[in-house]
Amino acid sequence: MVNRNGDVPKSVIRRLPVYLRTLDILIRNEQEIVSSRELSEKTGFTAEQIRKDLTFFGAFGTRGTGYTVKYLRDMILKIIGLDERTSIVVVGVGHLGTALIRYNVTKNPYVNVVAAFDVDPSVVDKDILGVKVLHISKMKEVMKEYNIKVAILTVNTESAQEAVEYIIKSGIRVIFNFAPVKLIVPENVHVHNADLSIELQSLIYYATVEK
Amino acid sequence: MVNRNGDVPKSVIRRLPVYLRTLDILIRNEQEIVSSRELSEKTGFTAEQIRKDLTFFGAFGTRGTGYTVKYLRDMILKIIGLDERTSIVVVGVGHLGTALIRYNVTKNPYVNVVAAFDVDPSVVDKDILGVKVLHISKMKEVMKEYNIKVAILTVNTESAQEAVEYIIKSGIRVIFNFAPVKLIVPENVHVHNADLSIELQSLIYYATVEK
DNA sequence: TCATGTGAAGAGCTTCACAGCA
DNA sequence: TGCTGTGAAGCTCTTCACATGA
Repeated sequence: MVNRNGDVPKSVIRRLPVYLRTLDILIRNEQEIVSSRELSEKTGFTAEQIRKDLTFFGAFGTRGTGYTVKYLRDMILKIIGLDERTSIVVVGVGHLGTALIRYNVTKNPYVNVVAAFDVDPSVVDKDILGVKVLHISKMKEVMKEYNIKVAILTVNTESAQEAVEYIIKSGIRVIFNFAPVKLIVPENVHVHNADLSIELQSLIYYATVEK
Repeated sequence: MVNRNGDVPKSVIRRLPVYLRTLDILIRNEQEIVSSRELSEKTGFTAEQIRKDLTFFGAFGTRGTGYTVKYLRDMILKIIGLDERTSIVVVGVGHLGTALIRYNVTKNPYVNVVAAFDVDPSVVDKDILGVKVLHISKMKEVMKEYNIKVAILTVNTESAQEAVEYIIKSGIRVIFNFAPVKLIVPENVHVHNADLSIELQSLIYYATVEK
């Protein structure tokens, strides 16, 4: 029922969690059916785009009626690969790393930070909202215990490549990188860069140019 | 010499700060000339793409030779609209806001955080690496004193729309939004969303699917 | 000769228009 | 009738291939 072969546009994958969040709000409001038009109003994407996005994975709706909210939510969870115990780790427990741990622990219902890593003795063994900070050499052990899907990388520029080696050795294949460098990784490792200075600088352009 | 009319792809604007950072590193190493091929190796974008990106704004290179590093850096600064005194503010001084202030103050050479805003009396009047936290009602005053280009929004979901009203009233037209909501803004206001839970959830997909 | 600058072709994604079905 | 599902058209951005000029 859920088709997951490779020819899905990246932009579709980026929109799925937005649909998921909207559906969760509808579930909380006990709404049972939703149309692509209503999802469009709530997410800002066009109704056609939402319908087309979903058909990459199957036909989940009922013509003339719409989509069953809970069913569609469950299908999207399956497509993304989320379940109650989706585990990640944070590597680098400075200000940004700490803030992301707190942010994620409180705001992200589907993804659990199971551990954080650093090399600095002054943060190792600390506890951040129940997340233990361990020395980076213990990453492989933790990886064995949990099935870690993603590593969030928030170390400084100088340590980034070295930290990546630890991450890859421990078997993690997806990295959410906040360090302002181009990481060198094997072909089968997926890096997503969130370079905040870069994004901020590119925004300055829109502050200066008329829309 | 620098053309800045509207038909420039968004993706080009996102790459310009990456070129900028690379050029700054070359300047530090006292390299005077750089080819699109070398920029390609350092940034990960193709040489053709880099050349095409630059020609949206003019012809900055010399055939057979390459680009003069300092000249190209200055042209990109002009294109983006960056100068020594490009000013921004941070709205919402929780963990994430505080981390972003520290991160930006230390890591972003072109953009200065001139003030932060909150409503919580326990953070108002604090000082974060020289950035003063003010009550949100004072935003308009600060806007008069400095020419604020961008507001980084790091308040919680519930306060986000209200904070946006303050931001827009004070005349700021570009918002870098970290709150997980679709902000409602007038047409001439540019919102860039950095929704970390959403990005993290979409990454889970790549952890589960084979590349 | 070598690297830039650029029309044309191609790929990827979105929008349109309507067929299909409850 | 109403809303989903979907080929086709359209648009945006990237890659190609080569003309241009130091």
